[in-house]
Amino acid sequence: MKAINEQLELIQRGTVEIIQQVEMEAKLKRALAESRPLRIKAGFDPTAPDLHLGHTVLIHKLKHFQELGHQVIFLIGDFTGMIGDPTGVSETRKALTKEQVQENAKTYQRQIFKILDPAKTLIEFNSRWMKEMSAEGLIQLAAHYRVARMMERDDFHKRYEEQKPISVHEFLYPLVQGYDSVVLKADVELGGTDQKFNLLVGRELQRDYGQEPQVVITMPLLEGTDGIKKMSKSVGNYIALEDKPGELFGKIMSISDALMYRYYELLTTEDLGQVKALHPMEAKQALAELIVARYHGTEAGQQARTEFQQKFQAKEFPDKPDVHVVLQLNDMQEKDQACGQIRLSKLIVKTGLIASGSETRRLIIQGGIEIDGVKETNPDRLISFELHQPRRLKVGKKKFAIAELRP
RNA sequence: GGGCAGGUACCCAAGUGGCCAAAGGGGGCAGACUGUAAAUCUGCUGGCUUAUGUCUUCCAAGGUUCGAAUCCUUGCCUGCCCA
Repeated sequence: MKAINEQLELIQRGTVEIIQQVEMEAKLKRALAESRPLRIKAGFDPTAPDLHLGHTVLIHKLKHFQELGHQVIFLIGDFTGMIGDPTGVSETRKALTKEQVQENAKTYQRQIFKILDPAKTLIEFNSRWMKEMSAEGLIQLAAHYRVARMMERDDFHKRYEEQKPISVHEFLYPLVQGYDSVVLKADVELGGTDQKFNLLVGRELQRDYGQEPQVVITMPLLEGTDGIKKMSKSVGNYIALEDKPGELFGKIMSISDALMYRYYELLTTEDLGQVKALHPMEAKQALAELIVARYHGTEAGQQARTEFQQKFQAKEFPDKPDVHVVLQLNDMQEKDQACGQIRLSKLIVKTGLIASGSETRRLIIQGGIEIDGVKETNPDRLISFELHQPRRLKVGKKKFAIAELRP
């Protein structure tokens, strides 16, 4: 294990807050003296099968602790996930089945091990102890915390003020999360700044249960692709680690320059000074390639960059369009053996790239369609096809299709 | 248990008998401009095989009316106050 100062330096990098700094130092000192690694906890809900870049901010911090020789505990909140985190919208979440949770957990492992060392990572599920807990146990747990304290939490407070519903079970969520720390005897828990309240509940519960309270470390929230709201699955502004290379690359390219630097700061170890010296577009492409390569391999990174340049910068038709539509002679009007005509709106609907017929018409009228590079704005225009003569369709900004007539 | 205020399209929110497929904002999509950026400007934003056309929408089910998102009844849901 490294010296305290060196450890602290790495631990502090990028953090928003460490509660309490003094306790952190004491824990590190003791760990060093007794050569007993600290137990570092971070929890995630398996509500959706894929992690996004926002989560990796925390995972990188876990990685730091791992490199320093501490015990990293990746907690999958399968039990709490079934309740639903009260943060944000007041929709009751669907209960996940065991199979879904297992499936999601597998995906989690595959994704986090692109960053963490599997051999040194402990994966836990909080259903392991929560499933065993009786109603009596839950009530006892609930007795450890006060309503007024609960209402201090910002989002509860706001919802209360705004006369929006708060269900009782939502109060249980922070309690269970805190109880996880008790069971795991966590020395440190990591979370986003939005998790501060929940993390602090853990401290108090541990104290109540006669344990030394965990140190709480909060990390900044990564803004999503809109550059304003935090990246989240429910808002839909997220970049998933398992997005297809092209999609991943495209999403990163569509962020603002300011956001790009933020991503560099929180998701890479690149030198920020050097990055800012580059042309913004060059820097952005480099970032996109780096991230695609991290999750899909070096080759995929390069390929995504090439495709991007082809598709958007050179405005060429991509090698691999999104869909390849095969038309039959019965789809056509004005047909004979070897050729036929089809109304443009119908043709676009056939690609399946647009949700409804009305939307398709609008898109055409607004000039969102190109056929073989020529803009076509009349939805009723008849488009001619000859057998085995594919035509190239550009649908909106980023969708491409090939349509071909076959007998 | 009692009193009160509400439930409108993806979200927020106007509309209180016909001019309502329903204002406005957000979000989304498209066009222009660009570095596929961002910002900005403009348009679109229920469905329908081709539409100055038609069908289905304003929590649910009934009802009043020539006509209902709007009025009545019941039910379900949410919040506040009182117990």
